[in-house]
Amino acid sequence: MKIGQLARRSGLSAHTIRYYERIGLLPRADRDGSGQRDYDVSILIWIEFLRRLKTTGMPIREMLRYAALRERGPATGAERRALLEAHRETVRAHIEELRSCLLVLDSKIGGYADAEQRIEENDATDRHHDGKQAGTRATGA
Amino acid sequence: MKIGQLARRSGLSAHTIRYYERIGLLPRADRDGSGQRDYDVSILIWIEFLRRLKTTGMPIREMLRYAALRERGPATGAERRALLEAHRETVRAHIEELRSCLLVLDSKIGGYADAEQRIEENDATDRHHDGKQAGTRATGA
DNA sequence: CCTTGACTTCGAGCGCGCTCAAAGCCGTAG
DNA sequence: CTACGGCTTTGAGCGCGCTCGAAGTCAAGG
Repeated sequence: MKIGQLARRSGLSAHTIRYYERIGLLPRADRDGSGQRDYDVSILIWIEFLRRLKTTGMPIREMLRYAALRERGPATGAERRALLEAHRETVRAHIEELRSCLLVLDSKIGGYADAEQRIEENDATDRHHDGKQAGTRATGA
Repeated sequence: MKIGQLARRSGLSAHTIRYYERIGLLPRADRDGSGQRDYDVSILIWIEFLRRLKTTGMPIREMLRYAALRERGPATGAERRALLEAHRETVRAHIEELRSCLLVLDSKIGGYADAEQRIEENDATDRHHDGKQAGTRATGA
């Protein structure tokens, strides 16, 4: 598989694939007769895994540590595992943080919903007996 | 409250506070006699909210939209609400994505754990009857 | 009076993660 | 033969979100 096809299949751009190879995230690709990269499909699995590390917020610097261990072979298993376990904890913590922010977001949205509710009620009142403008203020932010 | 104290209480640096003001995330602060910023404690609530938006991945560009609506007063409530609701959905989606990545991470870690298990068993075997080196390979990544 | 230290503005610089442009080579189709 | 698209390398540039440094002002304390 040439780089263009890998780009299409992996969702990375060819530019990014070369960049990842340059910095060591992807192993140096085999070349065909004329020096062009020729990939084995198995690289897709690795790219997919990188994508997950990235999605979960792992900085490239740390992915590089993992990639380097991987290059060094099976003997580095324990180290890789430790790295992933540490990362897993940070991801868990991050999820918890997001969930807590979601609650705040919910209550904030609830506040706006209440305000709109009060406005509607006011409108209804207005229609019945010529009302004054409401002192409906949002909750501060 | 002067900027230094606000920095300590908000967790932002004074540099960042000025930067936020410059770009419009924070309202232009009142000044004391000699032109120094003088904050009301209520600003802390707004900063905290900004922090949550940021934590949940909202780009500054969008926080600015929200901040601008806020400056324009209560009439913009519906718009602000819509903005937050949209954001809430992206946060929810992001959490789900992270959770799915966590599963992959778990299984990956499980793979390494298995490998280590096999190695230990092998060692045990070796101690009993002078063993050959194991062909224990990790699962491909 | 002088020092200290916190403040002011402005603009430059940084770390991250790409992203792209330039200039050139290669192989195939028309 | 020529044109085309896709590949190669190298190095520069970009968008984001700060972060910092320089040069100056001001208020309080010794």
